Amino acid sequence: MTVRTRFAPSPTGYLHVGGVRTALFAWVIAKKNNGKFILRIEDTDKNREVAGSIDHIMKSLSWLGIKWDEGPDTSNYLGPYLQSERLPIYKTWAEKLISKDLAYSDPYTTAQLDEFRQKAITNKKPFLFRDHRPKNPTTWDGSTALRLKSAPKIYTWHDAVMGNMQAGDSAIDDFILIKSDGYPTYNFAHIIDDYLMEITHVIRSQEFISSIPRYLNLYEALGLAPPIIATLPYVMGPDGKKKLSKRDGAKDVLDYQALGYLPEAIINFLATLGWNDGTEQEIFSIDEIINKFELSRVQNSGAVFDEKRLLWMNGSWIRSLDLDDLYQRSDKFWPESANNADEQYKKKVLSLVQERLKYLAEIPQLTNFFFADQKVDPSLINDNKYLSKLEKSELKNILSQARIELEACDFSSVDLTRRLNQLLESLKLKPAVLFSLVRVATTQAPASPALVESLAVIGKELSLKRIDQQLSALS
RNA sequence: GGCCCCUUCGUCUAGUGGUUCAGGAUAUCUGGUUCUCAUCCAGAAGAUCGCGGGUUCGAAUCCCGCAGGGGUCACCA
Repeated sequence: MTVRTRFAPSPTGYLHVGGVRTALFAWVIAKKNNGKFILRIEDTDKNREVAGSIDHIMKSLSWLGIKWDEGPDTSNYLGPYLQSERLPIYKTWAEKLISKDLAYSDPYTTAQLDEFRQKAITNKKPFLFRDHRPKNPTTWDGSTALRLKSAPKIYTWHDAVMGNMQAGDSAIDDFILIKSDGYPTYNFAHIIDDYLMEITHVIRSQEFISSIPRYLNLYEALGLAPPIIATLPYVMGPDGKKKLSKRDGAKDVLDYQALGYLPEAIINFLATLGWNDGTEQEIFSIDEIINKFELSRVQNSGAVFDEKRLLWMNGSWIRSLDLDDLYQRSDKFWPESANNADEQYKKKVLSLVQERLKYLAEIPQLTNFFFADQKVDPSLINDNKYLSKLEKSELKNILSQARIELEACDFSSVDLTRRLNQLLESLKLKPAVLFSLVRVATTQAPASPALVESLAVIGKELSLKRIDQQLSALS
């Protein structure tokens, strides 16, 4: 049997990392088993729907390389994949239940329901609709909610992540199948869809765990065999107690794209948030994850989303890229000053900052001085612990000597190193003094790659020009 | 309140009765790599394995109880 998994978001906004991890694990299971991954949109709540969400969700998944084999934009193998386009299907299945006397029309108003609920809370009892099940319900005409006539019992089941589970019969109730607006509830629609779309593994997050007995009850009523169930623990917010939410500042996945995070890093990070292969490996390629992933090795407890760890992992992935690849990915991140620079030059710059990058949006601040005219910044000397101790005249003298030496230099790394070292000896200077001074003069930046490499890239003409500017500023 | 889930360094985790008075990673700190930033390397600090009983020669690992945290009890998913 072909393994088929699905990710079924509701289009209520952007996708954040917590949601993406659920999609990732479902996708990985499908890929691992040469199966299919289905994207289904659960748009059964018109009130919560946010325009543009579907497109945004698809963009997010696409960027990460989580490709769906079937979805709203593919041919309709077992679609449509938008629940709002499947209303007749749900109605047909609802009628099957009605004909078996397993569903009935809900006669109560919301005010009455609230009253029942309030009473249950006051009595410190769980609210169970079935305690109020009407004796002679009217024929359902679609204008009221349709409820399942549940069969309460104790359920035990196996969860591919959590293991063996059990729940008491108070977990079973007459939940709503079709709302009075004609749309199905999630509880009903997803079961029908998972069956019709031949889903073999239902992978979703923890908040559904207490609903599972109700789903099992519905499967029985429908005469369907339940799929393999896998419940993922939460991705936690910073406090480590509650699941990560947009309120905690959980970013849109596409925000990470804009900051220059690599999809490989996001996936690596998310996969190892709650999963590991039992070895001490931390960095996994997407293929390795697909090969090694096991639901049974997924953690049962929630894991805090730690941006710092993600940052480290992203830097690690950036460092592992070869230069051409990094160059391609950097395309949209260059500072304006680099607009006229050629590819060759930009690649040289990139090779110098590669190991310094944690995310690609840092490129402008790290590379601007390679491209733009720099103004002399006196604080760079005044705040430097070596240079601030020297008189201006001394600095000027040292820099003038350096200028003479660089004037004669061919600006190859070898010649730069040789001449700067000679100068250290002849002037009896510490590297901390000479190198700092030349670095400050030629970059006018608080930090830069190593001096010799930087000079070699900046070039003779520009380096000398900047030294001259520094010299006149010291006068 | 009922039902259910969870609990190892700050964080992600290894660990399924004995070679673990708990290993790795990250974060932090220190030192080194001719200057800065970063990388890299070396090192430090950091978890009485939620608590209390029990079983056992021996428990983070098995059993019981408790506590803390979380979920759910919607015409939301």
